Parts: sequence; structure tokens; C-alpha cells
Amino acid sequence: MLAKVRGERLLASSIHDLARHLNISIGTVSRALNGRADVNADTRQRVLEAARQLNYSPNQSGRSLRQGATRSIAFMLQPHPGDQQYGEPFFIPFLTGLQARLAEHDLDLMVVMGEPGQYQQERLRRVVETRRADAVVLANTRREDDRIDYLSKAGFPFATLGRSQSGGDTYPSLDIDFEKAGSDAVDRLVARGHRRIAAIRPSHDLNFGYLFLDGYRKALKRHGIEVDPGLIADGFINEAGGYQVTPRVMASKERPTAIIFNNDAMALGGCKALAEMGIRPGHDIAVIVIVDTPLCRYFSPALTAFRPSLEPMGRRLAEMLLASLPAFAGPEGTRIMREVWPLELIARESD
Amino acid sequence: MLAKVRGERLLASSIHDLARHLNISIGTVSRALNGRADVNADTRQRVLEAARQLNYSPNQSGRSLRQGATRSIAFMLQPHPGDQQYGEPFFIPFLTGLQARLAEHDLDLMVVMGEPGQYQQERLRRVVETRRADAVVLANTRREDDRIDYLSKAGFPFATLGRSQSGGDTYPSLDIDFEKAGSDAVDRLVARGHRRIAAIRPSHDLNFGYLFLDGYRKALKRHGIEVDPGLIADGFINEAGGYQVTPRVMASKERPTAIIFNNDAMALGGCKALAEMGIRPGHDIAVIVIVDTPLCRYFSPALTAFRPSLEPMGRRLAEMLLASLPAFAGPEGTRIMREVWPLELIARESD
DNA sequence: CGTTTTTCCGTAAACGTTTACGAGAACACA
DNA sequence: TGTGTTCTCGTAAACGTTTACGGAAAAACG
Repeated sequence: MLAKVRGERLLASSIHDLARHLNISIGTVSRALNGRADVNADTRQRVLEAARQLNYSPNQSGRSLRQGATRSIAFMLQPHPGDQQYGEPFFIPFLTGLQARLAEHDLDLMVVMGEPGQYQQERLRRVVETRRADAVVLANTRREDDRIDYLSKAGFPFATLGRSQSGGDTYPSLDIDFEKAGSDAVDRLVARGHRRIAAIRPSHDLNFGYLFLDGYRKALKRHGIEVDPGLIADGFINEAGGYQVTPRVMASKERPTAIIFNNDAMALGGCKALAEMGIRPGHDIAVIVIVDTPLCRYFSPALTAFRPSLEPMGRRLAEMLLASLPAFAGPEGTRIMREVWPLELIARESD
Repeated sequence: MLAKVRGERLLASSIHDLARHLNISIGTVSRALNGRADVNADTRQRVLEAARQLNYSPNQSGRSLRQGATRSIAFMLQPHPGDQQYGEPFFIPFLTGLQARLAEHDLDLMVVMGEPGQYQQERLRRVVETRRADAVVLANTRREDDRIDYLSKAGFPFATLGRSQSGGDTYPSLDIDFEKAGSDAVDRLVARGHRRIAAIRPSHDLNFGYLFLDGYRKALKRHGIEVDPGLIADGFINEAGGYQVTPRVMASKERPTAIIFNNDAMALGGCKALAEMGIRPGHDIAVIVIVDTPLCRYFSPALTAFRPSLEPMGRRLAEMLLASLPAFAGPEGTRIMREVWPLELIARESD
């Protein structure tokens, strides 16, 4: 249907039009446009000139078919159960960085979200099997992630935001250092005199929850503080989850004087619960949030939090993915399979 | 490079493999898979069965080339000057709805963002001319939008989130009723006894700013209140903009007792400025925000705001776009070119 | 001037589909 | 039995590229 309009010259013309117009074969035109060496400097000029005049750009479907590459990357956003918002404020900056770097290589970004709460194997398979993308970027990585297993077995290139236990070190991944954040948070609180420190993290198989807890535990031990299971709780990764689970740790026989939340939405819910108990963060209890979002800043009291550099992370993961693709790989040795990025402490009023 | 692995049977096979395996021509296989009538029921069964076994799905590039349609829609996000965040909390829910409805039709979503502050004509042209998408959804519509002009002239299908003065009623568009929101906000404030009401909106050519101001003005006139230009101000559409411009309206000879902000980030900046002047929203001044985001809810005091139904809007715009595409059009008469959606008032503490 | 090399270009196949066309077989009908 | 219909399928072209191959012309070389 689109071809019909072709004659109007506003729409792109095909390489045949160009060749006809120049009295030249399409092969030569193609070689000229693609910078091949075996074409006369003169004719190359004429071709480029004509391409500009006729407003020609190569049809991507034709290219994809011939080259076996679509020049597009799929970004898969799999909502955690309970999270209706895809980690809303988290992903836009990351996506911005990712797509910016991809765009520099003329790669397009396809975004695949799932129905909340539903796993995306089907959508993923479709992308892979119909060859809609050349590679996949996985977000919301789980501890055991069947998407990773599938892609590994299929030999389909991919990279992940967040580590997983699946698949080993065979694919590029970029992660936030939740372990260090958990540890740093404990250090900070201990330095301020706290010894009863609670930890609240998302339930389900989210890998970062485990990393966080590792750091938390190790730091406590380092400070000679015994880990009290009553001070550790899991909940749904949303406001309701935090609201529901916070009273549980507060009900511990010896009340905690500080809480570390491993998710911003859970922290907000937790603070609501605290407020209802008449406990004021920043006064009666110290609160630290592990991943900062704009909400933490504007909440009252403003929440002390650890912040990742999301946009640079997006750029970086794009680079790592590209470096792992044969078609883009630079010098062989430069392939980096794993990076763990630190978080920056943003001290505010809640601790 | 991908083809190399084909033999391993984990990767998709081609229609030729299927035909060979069944001792049948590829034409028949294709017709069987596509539900054409002229194929024996038996053979269709065998084909479908084999397709399942061999894990066959059609290569999208091949399809696109043959059919002249890519089955993907591009979503263009053009940041407003001054907005580094692409209206961050605004777009994820919209995108969620959009992509959900598109996915139901097996359409993929390609997201194209621009460098902040840079217009995207180039990126848009590339998508259109290389035929990477079958249609485009435009966001961040401007009052005069050259993207709309371009797409109209090129005869390329598109739809917009937000109205524009460009292009007339020739394309599907879905808009938030900023005019009514501006008017409703004034009504509410007047009913609560206010008569000196300020309006702060983004500068630049953003259409919704004009609509909002129209509603604001009309409502004032309806209540017999003279419009005071000193109470209207434009600023950059970010926190700094609100911070910078709010003192200006507060410096008016007769101080306003209420402010309507046409953007959440500007409202937050404005509240900061107010706080520094010792003026408390909800006590000393009434504040209403025109587009609600999660930030408004958690801010202290919680900001009264008008909220759009972003996810349903995304779904709806997808429907409208599809209905306008020949390949998807239902009955001719059902093409809806323009819809304006109301906002819901979320009364909180700031007014 | 003859031979070899280089430069440049045209030809045609290939990527994986869909689909217009036509033909053989089976069937119906007179 | 002859004719017309209906089912079913194979053939081949087409979508727009890129690229392997070979060959003609030009240049280089002896």
C-alpha cells in the first residue's frame, strides 16, 4: 500500500530508481553507497548526489533480509509480581542512556513489556524466533531466570541489567552493587550509634534482594552485631508490601532503631505504617532507602538513599552488548562480561 | 551469522525446511499457515503440526519485505527544552497501555528518543524513509509541530498524544482536556473564596500551555474576575523553572492567594520558592497542579492535582491509530480522529 | 607492442516470505 | 461419455537489498 505513493517523490525511492536515473547498475549504486572500494570516485560522487536529490534511503526490510540482521535491539521489561509500574522512575533514565548509545550506531530500540505479573517467555520467544531483533537486553533479572537459560541455549545474543545465577559469565551484564550498598548502609547506621537495624526487601526471586541481604549480614558481622532474623522481612515490591511488612519488624521484642529498605516504593509504604504508629523517620527511627528515586527526595522527611547513575549505566550496557556482537566487536580482547557499579549516598533527613 | 546455527534446531527454521520435511511446496506451507482457504484440511493439520515440531515461525524481515509492512509502530519522545526527563513519570504508564494494545495485534513498539533539547526531525525522517515502522505515534506535541507537517506531506500514517495546530483534523489525536482542567481549577479555587489566582505554565511552544491558559482565562471571566497579566508567568518546564518564576507572581502588587501550576516539576520548584519565602501551601496559599504524578502525592503537603488516566489513554490512542490504518481498519465509519479526555481531580492538602 | 595487473562495473543469485496464476485431479451433472 | 466445477497444489515472480563472480577496459610494465 505504501508503494502506491512512491511516485510522489516525497516517499523514499528504491535503489532501482536511483540506478535507472543514473544509467548505472544497482550493484554499483549499492557499492557506492556502502563505501566499497571498487567504485570510481566520480561515480560515487554522482550516486551520492543523486541519492540526496531523490531522497533515497535503503529500505530496512530489504537490508535486514539480505544481511540477516535487523539493526534493532529489544529491551525486555518484565514487571515483578506486585509491581504495577515497571519500576517506573527507575527505567526511563536507563532507557534514555541505552537508546542514546544505540542510536549512535544506527540501531533501533524495541521495547517489549509484559502484562504485569505474567512472565514473558512467549514474547521473548517471538522476538527471537521471528528474528525481530539482533540482540536482547533483559531487565528485572531474577535470581534464576529462564529467559537467560532460553537465550543461552538458543545462542541468541543478549545482555542483562542485573546479575543472575543463571548462565554463568557468558553474557555481558551490568549490575548495581547492592551488596556494597547494603553494607555501606549498615556501616553508616552503626557509625551513628545504631545496633538494632532492620532490613526489608522484596520477596520473590529477585536477585538484588539477595545481594542486598548479603551485604547487610556481612557488615553486621564485621561490626560484631548478631543477625536477628526477626529484623529481616520480605514483602511485595510495592507500597502495600512495605506497609504490610514494616509493623512486623517493629513488633520485634527489641525494637529496631533503624530500617534499611531495599526498594523505594516499599519504603514509602513503610513510612506510612510508621506514621500510623506515631514513629517519625529522622527522629524516632533512622530510615535508609537503597535505590533512590525522585520520590525519596520530595518525601517528607526527605529520605536518605543510595543512588545509581542510571543513564550512564544504560550507555555502558549498550557498549558492552555491542562489544559482544561479532558485527560490532572491536579488538577481541576488549570484551567485558561483567561490571558492577557503585551507588552514591545521598544523605537527606531520614537517618 | 545467525544462519550458521540453524541446524541446531533450537533456532527457528525456514519455510523451506518445513516444506522439505513435509514433501510439499513452500507455497502450500505458507497458505496453510496463513489460514488460506485453498488448502486441504489434512495437509493444513500436517503443516501446523510440523511447524510446532520444528519450532518454526516466519522470519519477520522476509515478511516485511514481501508485504511492505514491518508490523511495528514507532513512538517518538521529543523532550521539551529544559526537560531532561522526558516527562518521566508521565510516559511509562502511557507507554504501557500503548504497547499492550499493540501487542494484542502482534505489533511491536519501537521507541525513539532524541537528545534532550534537540529536535528529532532527522530521527523521524530516518524511520519513515527506511520504512522501519508502519506508523508513528508522536508525543510532546508542540503548538506548531514540524513533525506533523512532515508526516502529513509524506502521507505517512501517524497519531499524536496532544493536539497541535498543525495539520488540521486529518490524523487521530488524543488529548488531555487542559482547558477544562484550567477552568475547573479556577472554579474550585473561586468556590473556596479565592479571587487572586496565579497561573504558571511552561514557556516554549507547548500546546497544552495555551489550552490551560484559555481555560483559566475563560473561567475567571465567567466569575467576573479580571485577568491580571501580572499573575501569569512562563518558565522552563522543570523544577528550576518553577523556582525561578514563582517569586515573580508573588511579587505582584496584590499578592495571589492561590497558584495553579501547569506542570508537576514546576510546582515542586515553585513550592521550594514559596517555602523560602515562609509561605506554606495549604495554609498561606492554595496550590493546584494540573498534571498529577506520584511526586504530588508524596510531597509534603500532598499536592491537590488533576490526574489523567494514562494507561487507558495509551490503549485508546493505539486503537485510534489502528482504526486509521487501512490494514487494520474496521467498518469505514468508525474512524475517530480526535478525542479529548477529562482529568480527575485528586483533592489533597495543598489547596 | 604484448603481457600482466589494476580499476571499475554489470550480472545474477540470495535472503525468506507471500501470492497470482495455472494446471491436474476429482467430482458433479447432463 | 463429455463438459463444467470445485479442490488442491506447484510454479514462479516479487518485495529491496547486498555481494560473489567474472569480464571489459584501462593502466602498468617489460
